[in-house]
Amino acid sequence: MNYWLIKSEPFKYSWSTFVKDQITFWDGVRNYQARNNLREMRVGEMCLFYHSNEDKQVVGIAEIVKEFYQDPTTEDPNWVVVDVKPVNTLLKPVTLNQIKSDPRLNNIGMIKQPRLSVIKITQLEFNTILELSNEN
DNA sequence: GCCAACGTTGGC
DNA sequence: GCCAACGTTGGC
Repeated sequence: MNYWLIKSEPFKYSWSTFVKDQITFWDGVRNYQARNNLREMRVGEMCLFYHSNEDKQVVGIAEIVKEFYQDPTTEDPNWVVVDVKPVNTLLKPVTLNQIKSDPRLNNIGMIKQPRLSVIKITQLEFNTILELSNEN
């Protein structure tokens, strides 16, 4: 079982839009590493949903409901999407600062590779972020 | 196959 | 709005 962190710019596709939609395909990935991560995602695996740019915080939890298939927004067979649905809105969002300042999250992929939009994280990192969300 | 140039992303 | 980091492209 893998855990993931997916990033979106809130003005492009925000958590609240996602909650309204209930289900969406995660498109627009044009990076091979991120694409490879999409291909590894399995139904039932959990993702943290992170708002980049203005927000810079983890705002919710999503679940993979359909494994990768051809990106419907392009003919190029290199690119795939997965279907995700929202599971939970975090009581308190977890900010990038909190993530950076927690020693357990020193090695989280999103800090080492800030530009990657689909990142594999460990169960510990996943749980730690949920814990941070409850603590404040 | 290397590397410079360029584009994109995201934090500040 | 700037800039650093990084990925991609294209010329050699």
